Amino acid sequence: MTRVKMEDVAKLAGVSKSTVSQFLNKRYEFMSEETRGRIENAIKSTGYQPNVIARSLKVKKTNTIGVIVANILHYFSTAVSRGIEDYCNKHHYNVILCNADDNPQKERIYLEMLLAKQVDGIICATTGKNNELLKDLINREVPLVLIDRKLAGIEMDGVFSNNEQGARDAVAHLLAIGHRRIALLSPDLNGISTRQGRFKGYRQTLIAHGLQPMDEYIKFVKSTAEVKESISDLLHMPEPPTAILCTNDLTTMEALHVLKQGNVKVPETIAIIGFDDSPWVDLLDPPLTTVNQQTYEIGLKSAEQLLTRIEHPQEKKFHEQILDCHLTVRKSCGIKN
Amino acid sequence: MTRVKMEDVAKLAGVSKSTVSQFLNKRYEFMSEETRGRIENAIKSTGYQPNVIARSLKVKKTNTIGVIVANILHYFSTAVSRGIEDYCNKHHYNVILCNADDNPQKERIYLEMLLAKQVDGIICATTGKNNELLKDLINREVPLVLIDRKLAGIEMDGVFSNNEQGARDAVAHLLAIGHRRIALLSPDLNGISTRQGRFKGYRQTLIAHGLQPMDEYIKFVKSTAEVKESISDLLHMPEPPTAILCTNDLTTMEALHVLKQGNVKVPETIAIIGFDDSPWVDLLDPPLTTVNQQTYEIGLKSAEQLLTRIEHPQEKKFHEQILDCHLTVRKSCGIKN
DNA sequence: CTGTTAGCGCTTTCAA
DNA sequence: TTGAAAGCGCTAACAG
Repeated sequence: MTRVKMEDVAKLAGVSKSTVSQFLNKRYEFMSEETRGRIENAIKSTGYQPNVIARSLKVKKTNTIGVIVANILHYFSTAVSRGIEDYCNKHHYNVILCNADDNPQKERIYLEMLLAKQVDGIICATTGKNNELLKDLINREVPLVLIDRKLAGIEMDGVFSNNEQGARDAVAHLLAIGHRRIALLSPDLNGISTRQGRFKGYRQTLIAHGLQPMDEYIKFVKSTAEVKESISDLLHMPEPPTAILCTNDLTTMEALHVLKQGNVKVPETIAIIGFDDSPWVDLLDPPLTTVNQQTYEIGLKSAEQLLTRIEHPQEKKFHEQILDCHLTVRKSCGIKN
Repeated sequence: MTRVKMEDVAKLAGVSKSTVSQFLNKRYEFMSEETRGRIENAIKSTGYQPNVIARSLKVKKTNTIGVIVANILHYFSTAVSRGIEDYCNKHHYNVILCNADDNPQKERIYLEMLLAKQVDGIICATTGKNNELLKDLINREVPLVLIDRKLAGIEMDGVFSNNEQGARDAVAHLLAIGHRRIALLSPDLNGISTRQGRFKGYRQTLIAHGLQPMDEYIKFVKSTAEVKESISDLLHMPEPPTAILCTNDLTTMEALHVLKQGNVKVPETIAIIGFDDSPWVDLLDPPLTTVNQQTYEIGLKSAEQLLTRIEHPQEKKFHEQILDCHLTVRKSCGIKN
């Protein structure tokens, strides 16, 4: 592949390797116009491209960060990674994007791969099942920032959504337009902070409005198959809920599927709020009211934080950023009052 | 970060670096059970992790491939990259995923970055605006396989969809259910093979059925804004089309948007067929009939091809794979006959 | 069966 | 203003 190396251009330019190196690193200060020109030409005519791997080995810096997303099929993940990428590109870092696929095993393998590749730092939306490893990285002062999901009891840099507030706003909206029997459809909590936060926001808001959260209205599902069951349960209760808050996009999608199949009218029979935007939600019938995270900003800010951490790996103070969610009201909740 | 190096574990195990290296590369043949055990322990107790960058420099192989997708926000791109990733993981390759963002400039920068990083090969969904560079890579025997878009007049490995066939099937379907005035809504051809193929399939099929393709029914748009205009044009013709074939997902989405805003009934007033599945199309009202590419398979096969190319960089025969598209009939075309 | 040695391609003192 | 030399962490003959 890349045959030509620094020595070749040095020879051609009639200078030494080190001079070429100086040139490449833009340390022109002590270089004559002439040598400079000769080197430039030599590079052009040979088509020389530096081998960053050799460079990295020497300078112990790869200018590359690793990003582990939970599941690249989620719009959330791609949007976040765009933010990260934009920030990194601007600051001359490359990113290696890894898809953990909601699989702790894969997450672990990727973490190790990234370390082996000597990345300068890692942004990770963790599955929550590799806490020891993550903690160990912190101890070893590997620059690391968490996104999306936070780890209980571990101090780390991170940028997260305010999931409680997001759920609160959603429920408050439902209450405001007249709903009283509000159900929650969530993937199994599984110790995952985002889900817990949303659950908590849901409960709090009901209680704050003098309503008692009812266990029968709260459905935790382990698979999409269970969504069908849960929805059916809800609809067949003596007092069925008039609204469902779905706390992630896959459950939302599945719920809408099921409702559609069963010819259940949204929002007339049941109102729906989902989490996370996607370009499609506007096109649904009715357009879906959603709680939106600041996905792109999460990407931007996490990258920013990681790069500052890379510059101060020893810094003992960790920095946590919480970004508010924003409720986008469309038509899937109707207007009840 | 990773402080401990091979020498450290060698010392601890009381052997030389090379023996440790042998061990790591699983060349146990000539190694006593005992040394092996000692090395194992030393590695465990030091938490040693090999530096693949140093290794790569030496062996001139990174076991990493680069993937450049056109736009990561498209479901097509993520699905393809999943296929690539699955195949590569199984074969112990890592992938660096890059998002060209439909921007030739970015594509070029990424290509250069990947080369600088000494990737073993590249899979690229090219913008079609870097042909010289790409051709040059082939000349330099850089393993390269194209996906999605092929380059006219350049021989290369590649795996593509049979876009003509996809469009043909779509139009044939529309004809079969009684449509005669069929419009095409496509992004500007711009020399892009996929779009050309779909356009060609559209024309051919009309002609094959004795219908004359009409220029007024064929809309090439440069932006989403133009979609609105085009749709409006179509609807206000004296003889408006009864169906529109949209040749990519963004135009489809925008078209649906516009129709929805204008309260135009699909499929009663106008039938719609889109390209490319996404988890949402089932939920639309009506569910969207789409021409689907074998996205995951494109990923799988391109990765497979790249790895074989990596093993035979000199092979002069290029291999091109064309995968059929599949029409998924839902409800957005109605049944006219 | 294991150790010595010579690099991979680049950067970086330090000396000239 | 430029060059020589050492070395980043690892591998692969080759020798023993």
